[in-house]
This record gives sequence, structure tokens and C-alpha cells, in this order.
Amino acid sequence: MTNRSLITKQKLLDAATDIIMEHGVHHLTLDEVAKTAGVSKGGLLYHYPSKEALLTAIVERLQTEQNDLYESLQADGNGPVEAFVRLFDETKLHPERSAIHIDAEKMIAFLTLFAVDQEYAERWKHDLDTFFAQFQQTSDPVETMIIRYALEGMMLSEHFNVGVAPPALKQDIIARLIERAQNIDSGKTD
Amino acid sequence: MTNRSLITKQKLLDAATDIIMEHGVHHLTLDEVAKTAGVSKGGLLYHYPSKEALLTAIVERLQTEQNDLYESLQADGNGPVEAFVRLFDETKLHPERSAIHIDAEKMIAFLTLFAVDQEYAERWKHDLDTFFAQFQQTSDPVETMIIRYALEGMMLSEHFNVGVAPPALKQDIIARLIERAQNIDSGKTD
DNA sequence: GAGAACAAACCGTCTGGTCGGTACAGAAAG
DNA sequence: CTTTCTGTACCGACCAGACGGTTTGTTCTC
Repeated sequence: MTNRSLITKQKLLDAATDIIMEHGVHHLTLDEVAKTAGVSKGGLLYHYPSKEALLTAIVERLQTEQNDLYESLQADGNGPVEAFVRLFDETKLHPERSAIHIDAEKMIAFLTLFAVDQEYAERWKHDLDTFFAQFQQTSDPVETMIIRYALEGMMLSEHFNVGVAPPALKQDIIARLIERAQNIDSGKTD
Repeated sequence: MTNRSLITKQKLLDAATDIIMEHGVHHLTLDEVAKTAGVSKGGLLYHYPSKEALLTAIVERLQTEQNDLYESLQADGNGPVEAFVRLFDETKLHPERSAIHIDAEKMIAFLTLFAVDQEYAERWKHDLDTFFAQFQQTSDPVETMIIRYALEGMMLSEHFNVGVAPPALKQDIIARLIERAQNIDSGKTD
């Protein structure tokens, strides 16, 4: 795996992610990905021998990026629940770390792939299950799950631009979620 | 529109919804819908002259079903926010009203269609925006939005069966959401 | 029997994937 | 130093199947 090869692969994954985000999976064709990445179709299939391999690579990159960010947020002193909340507002908090930043929109790409084919969901189900299992071990599992669900619903709404909250309200929502997350992390049962 | 025709149309919409729910949009082909509904492809296209017409009909049915249920919940004495929460737990609350019941899973079909093609989202964006606008007019817009987002995130999780809460925990979550919804509807600012 | 409701063969396009070939960088050979 | 060889990276024409939609014909209902 030379450096050149690695760059091309990144370009392809970026292109594919962009297409999903901007136009929806329906437009995610091999020709379109290759064109967007500035690579020929043959070049694409040289690196990712099938569409499924490409999709797998997308999700795997999202997975590791998110995990890295989550761990760095915890290393910064955030509790597990608060770190999760800040995952969704990372852009504004640490713009300098944008290289490893996976924003809420990218996670949508994840969910979108799931929606297209249920079999996809099965493949990463275990990883996600173990990740979310910790949220049932906090000082207030009910509130923790509400926070988690709220964040996921929020990014859903934002992505499809349906019934979105005005920026000011959104800030208040995040603030309240962070406040509650801190309470949970510090063991207060409210 | 004879009675026979109406039954066939319902069968087709049911089949299409089922396919989306169980296998994902990728498997939603005209042949598959026709086969599942026990109708020929020609029969399908007689009623819905294009795939887009079929998809439109699906979403429109979901829209009206949900609106009907929401209004009947409000007529039962639930406040606007509480009614929205109960929308997601309707099966257990009013099993006898299952005919007009639109459960969380069906709403996923909605979102799934959006995921496939962003252009789809535009078509119903206005309707949804006006529906959700009322949630910013409650006694506690921040909490109202959190409740709404939480419910949407919850059905997302349930549908993809990813990191789902055990039944007992889920009950507690719904209970707490209803409690808060009642507070909001009754004007308590917490 | 007339129109509505449906069946089934058929067609054109789109798209995932194949395949033979090219460009080029470096190693090996002379 | 020049030539030859080799493997990586990439190109683009082409193919086969899938899928949306058409057309033509048949059956059911009134």
C-alpha cells in the first residue's frame, strides 16, 4: 500500500460520502463515485473490487473516526455521556481537530446505508451494540438513553432538514443535554 | 374507483411497506412488490403508473394515517406533546385501533424513502415543517424538542435493532417522556 | 358487450463488474 | 549508462443482468 494508493482511496471514500450526503444513496453509482473522485471506473475497482467493498470501507472509516474522536473527548476530561453529547457538536468546540472530526452528518451516511439494505445493519450490529451497552450502566440509564436517542433524532432532523430547530434553540437544546450528561457522569441521580 | 380496485391498491401499498421494513429500499422493486402483493406487474402499474407514484402513495397514506391517529389522541384528552409521545406507543395503548395505527416502524419507511433520494424530502418538507412548528410554541420548547428528537431516535434504533433498550427500560423511558410531556402541556416550566 | 382490472411477454436503459491494455517507477541485467 | 523486466496504479470499452415502463391480450364485473 503505497502513499499514492492511499491518497486515491481516501479520495474515493470522500467522494462516495459526499454523494450520499448531498444526493442520497440512490445516486451512489460506481461511475458517479469515480467521476467525483477524478478517477476512472477501472481505477475505482482496482482499489475496491466491488461496490460492497466500497460501502464496507466507508462504514469502517466512519467507525474508526468516530471511536477516535470519542476517546479523545474522554481524554479531555469529559465523562462517557458528556463525551457522547459533544460528539455531535464537535465542529464548534474543536475546529482544529477537524481532520479526525466525524460530524453528525457523516453518521447519517451510516444510517442511510442501513436503510438501503437491512443486511448491512447486521454486519455492524455487534459493534454498535457493545458501544451502546455502556449507556445502560450509568447512574441514570433512562435519562442516558433519552439523551442518546435525542441526539440521534436531532441529527436525523438536521440532515433531512425537516422540522429543524432554529440555531438559538438548538444551542439551548445541546446545553441542556450537556448539563444532564454531566449530572449523570458525576453520579447525581437527578 | 371500485371496491375491488381499492383493495388491490391497499394490498400493493401494504406489500411495498413490508418490503421496505423488512429488507430495505434496495429490494423495493416493482416486480417484488407485485409478487408480494399477489398481483402481476401489469396490475401494479395499472393502479400506480410509475414507481414514483407508488412511493408517493405510500408516504401520503402514512401521512394521513398518522394525522388521523394524532388527532384522535388529542380528542381523547391528551395535550399536543403528550399525544405525540403516545403516537409512538400506540400499539400497547389502543390495540383495538390498530386499523388506523401507524407505528414507529412505518415512520421509518418514510425516512427511508428520504434517505434514498434527497429530492423526495423536498416534497413533504413543508407539511412536516408546519407540523413540527407547533412544538416550538409550547411552554418549554427546549424540552419539547428533546422529547420529539428522543422519540425519533428511539424508533430509529428500534427499527435497525441497533443498541436497543430492553423492554423494561423502554417502558421507563416512555413513562418519563410522558410525564414531561404532561408537564409541558399543562404549562409547568419544570 | 363494454369497460374496468389484471396478466405476461417484451424493450431500453442503467449499472455493477470484467478485461485487455497503458503509464510509470524502480530493480535487474548487460 | 542503457536496456530489459516487473509490479503497481490506472484507464475505458464492453458485457450481462436487473429494473422501470410499454404493449398487447385476457378475464372479470356490471
